[in-house]
Amino acid sequence: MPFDEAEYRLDFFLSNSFVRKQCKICGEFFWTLDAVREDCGESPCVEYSFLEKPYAAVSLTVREARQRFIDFFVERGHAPVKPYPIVARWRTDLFLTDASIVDFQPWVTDGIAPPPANPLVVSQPCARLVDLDKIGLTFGRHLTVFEMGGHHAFNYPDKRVYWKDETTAYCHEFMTKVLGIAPADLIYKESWWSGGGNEGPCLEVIAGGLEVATLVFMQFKTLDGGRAETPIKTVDTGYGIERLAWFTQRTPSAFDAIYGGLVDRVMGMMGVSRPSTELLTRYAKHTGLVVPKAGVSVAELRRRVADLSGISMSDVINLIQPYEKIYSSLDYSRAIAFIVSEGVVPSNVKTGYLARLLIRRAYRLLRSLNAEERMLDLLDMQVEFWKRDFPHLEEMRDEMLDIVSHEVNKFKETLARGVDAVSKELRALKSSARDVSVDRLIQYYDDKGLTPDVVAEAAAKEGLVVAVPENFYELVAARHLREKPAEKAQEVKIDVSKYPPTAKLYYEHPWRFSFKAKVLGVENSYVVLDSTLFYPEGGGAVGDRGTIVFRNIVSDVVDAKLNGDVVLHRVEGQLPDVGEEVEGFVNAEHRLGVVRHHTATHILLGAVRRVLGKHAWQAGARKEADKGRLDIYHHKRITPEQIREIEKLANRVVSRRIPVSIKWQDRNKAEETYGFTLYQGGEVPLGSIRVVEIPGWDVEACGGLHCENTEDVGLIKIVSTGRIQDGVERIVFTAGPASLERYQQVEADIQKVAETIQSPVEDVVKKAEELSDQLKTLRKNMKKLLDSYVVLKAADVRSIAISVEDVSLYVSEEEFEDEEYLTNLAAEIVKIDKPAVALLYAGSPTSKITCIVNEQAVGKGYRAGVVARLLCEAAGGKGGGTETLGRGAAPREAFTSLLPEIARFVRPVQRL
RNA sequence: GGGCCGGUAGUUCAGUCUGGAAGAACGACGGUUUUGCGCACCGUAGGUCGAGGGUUCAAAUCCCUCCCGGUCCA
Repeated sequence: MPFDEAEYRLDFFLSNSFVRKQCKICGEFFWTLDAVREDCGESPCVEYSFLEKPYAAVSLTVREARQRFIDFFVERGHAPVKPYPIVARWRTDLFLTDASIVDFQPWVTDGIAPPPANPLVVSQPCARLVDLDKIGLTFGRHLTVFEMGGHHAFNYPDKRVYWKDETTAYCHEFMTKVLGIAPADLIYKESWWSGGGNEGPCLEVIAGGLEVATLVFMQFKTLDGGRAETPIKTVDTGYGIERLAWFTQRTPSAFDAIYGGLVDRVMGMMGVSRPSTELLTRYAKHTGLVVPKAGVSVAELRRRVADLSGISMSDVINLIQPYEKIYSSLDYSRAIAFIVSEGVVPSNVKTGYLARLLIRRAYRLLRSLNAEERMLDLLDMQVEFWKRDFPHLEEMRDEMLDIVSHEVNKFKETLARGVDAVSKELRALKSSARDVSVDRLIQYYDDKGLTPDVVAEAAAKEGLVVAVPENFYELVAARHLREKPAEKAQEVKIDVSKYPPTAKLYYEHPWRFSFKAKVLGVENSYVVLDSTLFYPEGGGAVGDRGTIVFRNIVSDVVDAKLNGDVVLHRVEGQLPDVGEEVEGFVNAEHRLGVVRHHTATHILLGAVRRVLGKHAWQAGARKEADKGRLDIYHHKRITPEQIREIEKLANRVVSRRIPVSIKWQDRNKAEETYGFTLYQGGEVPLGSIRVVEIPGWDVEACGGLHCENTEDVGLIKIVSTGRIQDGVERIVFTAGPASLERYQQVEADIQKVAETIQSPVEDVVKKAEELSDQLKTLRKNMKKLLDSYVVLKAADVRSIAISVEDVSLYVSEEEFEDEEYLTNLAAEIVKIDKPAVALLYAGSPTSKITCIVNEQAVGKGYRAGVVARLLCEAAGGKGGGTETLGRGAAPREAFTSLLPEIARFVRPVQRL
């Protein structure tokens, strides 16, 4: 990005005697009051000095740092805003909130909706899941979950709040007055920031070697190969709350500053002892030089820090590394507690996969400390520690622990299964090789989830060597890069930009089913009208059906879709002309069916969340006229008891006659009133939200049509549940008349079954069980009988032997065509102490032929497969088989006519 | 959403590539031995080979569709 110097030439700097300098090490430009300074002051250009030198006049805990930050900006006219969830459900482009500005992207930054306040201040918990394995290594400069203090101002073309000078002045005042840092110790480094589709110049605020805040001035939209100025200029600041605590407390690591005595407790729990503060500080100072990035291995970074700090590698590995693991386990457990508490169910998709990744990583880490059983204790400690600041952690404690423990158990099973299978393979491999190939390692990881270290452990037991390449995970990624994803089916794209938005009459008149409208255009088979009562497909609800009438012509409307603001009516039959007046009739029964299933979905979701837990967010939904389906996140299969409970609760809501309220509300107000569970259906890209509320039961942001009262929904019946993905359950249900239809269908089926098995309807279950048992017994008896029959029959067949050369040949035509019978009989026939061949055939007009040759005959060169093949082919059929067993089929007439010259075929192979 | 792997006795799996009589181990049951239990030995039962369709004289095995589970990636 080209840096324009002018972007950073602030009046604030110039009027306060700051000078612009260039770092002699990294070449970056920075502003400082210290005229002799030659470096930018940030690690890795310099090492940390804040650990030993008290730059700040205060010592703050995380809570104090957060409070001072918020208070400072509230005193200066900023409205405090409650933090948003860490799971960014209001966005589709992002799983987790990774910066405070994310709360307001894109609608506020794009001008779709006003901010909740302007200017505002927030301390936002954020999650960043990059470089998880390097977390302990930087002693807490990087955290998986951390709080970003942000004060934001949104400047509109017609309303300026404040911009670069004021932002920098605020920061300078906060750092010097609140924290007591000497003005000359503060450095403002010029940089460029981009993310979330926006970008702009920024200033990194550095003190004592540590970046403590970043001041971003978002003024561009990131485009393909360029950028465009945005009308709204956003002040996006990020103060590292934990870093402020670390910076002011000057503990060796940020973790000591965040958790205080908890670090020692966790160490005690894990049986790790604390290295001397002197050693830690000496090492810590240089961790600032570690810049985690892809392609650099942890081992390599560790070597570098060891070198610089003059601590031997063996001390690093024996003393510091176990201690780092305590840091990592604190970091991971906090992240797990925060993310899972917000209802993320570990799975193999989306956010769920991130949760799984974290839990597995944490489990492996604890395992390396022989403390894998302490996972839940650790999470419990995190809840205890943070619950004052984040009360929902306490509320969700039991659910969270249940979800994690379920996931851990699953992982243990996966590991055990994987190790078992791998050990078996390795044992086989042992004879041919001494080491395990990289390809094999990747394969184990890919389909059994076994990391190389686990494989190495298993291999060591078998005496095999595993060399794990340092770039293992890159090799994995490279393999996946080669796989081409399947092409997606293209939807019909129609350009509607030339049409005005369709007037949508259905919100105003939800129970009117006929209307008059003018045809604005016809695109392929889609008709565009100036106004419509046809509700288009959306939010999982299928579009309306019906007819349009013009010039006495009736054409079917088979679907309605929304394209931008234009409703497209797919018409089958004759199409109207542009400019023509048409009359539209919506199929009321279809519409009402969809509406009932829609309201039923909301009722069911309320019941599901009460029965299964608050983590049971909606993962998707579809509402049709005759059935609905609701996908929800849940870590276990739904039991039949739970289904009955959900049905009971749902139908109680129906029978209570609760009026359904629908109102448009300001986005900020709605979020404030109802919380983020509003967004069950996913993101809502509007400043104003349509809130559908079943008072006391369920509130959701929803654009769909609903019943006026819960009683209108009628009977809600769950038809089936299924698992569509790991961690996602699908509930299929019916509502209203559809439930009756379903019931009648089931009833008819049962009646039919009852008739077929000749049992009264009340006794079908018992009778069916009986029949099944009987069938089993019959099969068994049949087999036994057949077995004894085979012995008798074999003796019978053996009474007539055809002498062929040096074997006895027995030929017989059988009544049963059953293959098993023929095989058993033939085998029984040749069970004699001399070379023998049995040849059986059965069936007409095509006969099945079975030939068995006993071992002694095989010794003389007779081959059952060959006999069967030659015979069958000679008779115009086909056959084949092994040495002892041959099978085939051929027309019976042709086959029997060969029998007189059978000796031609039954001969040792050498003479055929 | 995409890729890969798997589903065979109560359990863990072999057999699938290369089609031709469904196997092993553990567990269960019975017996021998023992005061009794366990161990050991001998024996017995236990299977719609995930479901459906196709190819074939013949399918656990090859092909297609679906269901279920695992796993990696976004």
